[in-house]
Amino acid sequence: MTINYSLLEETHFIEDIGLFFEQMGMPRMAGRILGVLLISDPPAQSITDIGHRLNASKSSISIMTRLLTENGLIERVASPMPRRDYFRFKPGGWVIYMRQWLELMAGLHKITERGLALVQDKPDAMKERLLEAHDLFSFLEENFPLLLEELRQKRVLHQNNGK
Amino acid sequence: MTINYSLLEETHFIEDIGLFFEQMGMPRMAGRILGVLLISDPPAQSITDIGHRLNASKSSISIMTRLLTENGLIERVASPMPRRDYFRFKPGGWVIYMRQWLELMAGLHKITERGLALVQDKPDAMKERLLEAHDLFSFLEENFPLLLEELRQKRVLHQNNGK
DNA sequence: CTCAACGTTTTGTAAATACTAAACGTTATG
DNA sequence: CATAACGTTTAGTATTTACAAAACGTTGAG
Repeated sequence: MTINYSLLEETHFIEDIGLFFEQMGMPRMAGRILGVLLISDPPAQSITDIGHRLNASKSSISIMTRLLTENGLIERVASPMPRRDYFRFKPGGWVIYMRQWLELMAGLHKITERGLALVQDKPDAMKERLLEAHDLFSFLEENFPLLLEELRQKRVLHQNNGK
Repeated sequence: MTINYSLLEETHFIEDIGLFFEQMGMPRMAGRILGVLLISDPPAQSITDIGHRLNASKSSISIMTRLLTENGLIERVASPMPRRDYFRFKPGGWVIYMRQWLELMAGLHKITERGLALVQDKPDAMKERLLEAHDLFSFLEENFPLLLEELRQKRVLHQNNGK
């Protein structure tokens, strides 16, 4: 009996993406699905396909593809076969994901402002704690998008050079 | 009967930090503790103090302060009273927290390299998905620390001006 | 028209999680 | 020396969560 080593390595890769997602506080299965869609050939796979690849139930896949879609990491694509929904990794997905993360952080920036209002009559030393968060997150809110834009331009350039 | 409005607002603030933590995938109680330590007067509070403020059990506080300490957001400080452990928000805590977040992202960058090895024989179009993650996260790994340093210098400058 | 293949939704369940309560060890105080 | 205050650890519990199985609705093929 022969062992398909690359299949093993694929599974390992898929599981690692799953573990990464778990660390980020989301369901491991969502990460596994993304893992499949990052290396699948062809890139677009149906829910049934993914379920077979992962030995997971259709219901899980259905729910988690919805979650991934909301997060902007995957998208539905027109199906070559009728009566099937295909999903693929969404180009630019990670950037969208980062932007959502940034929004979460920006939320904290608002909360710290309310905190500062609570300690407004106290000495500056008491405000420093909150200012630290406030300054960091408003700085990120302002500069992180620039960083992403910088990356985008760098990639466009690189792609053109590759031609 | 009079109502202590600022206490209500404090509780609201504390709970919002808790909810933020929950969204980040960590226990809400940890966020509530941080919330207390962001507005408490004095900044350093004992486990018992925090427990009273939150109507929460000492065991929770004990475990969650450990978690927050590991995350670099709070720290033990020398106790004025004997036989008590005091905690306070750790100066620079959010930056430490960001750095840990970045390490997590950098981990993904390694995983995608393994993914690229799996599709090395396939056309470039199949690699683009993985390259997108790879490029983004190695870019972040390289440039995010610079962003944090930029902020640090800006804050130092601002502090000096304030004097 | 019937059946089969899909994806979705609902229901059920096992495991993980976030807490509390109780037991414990340590040390300062009376 | 005894007791009380404190933090830690362990044990217990209730809720949440991540999944699977089953029921359901839809649509295309025969």
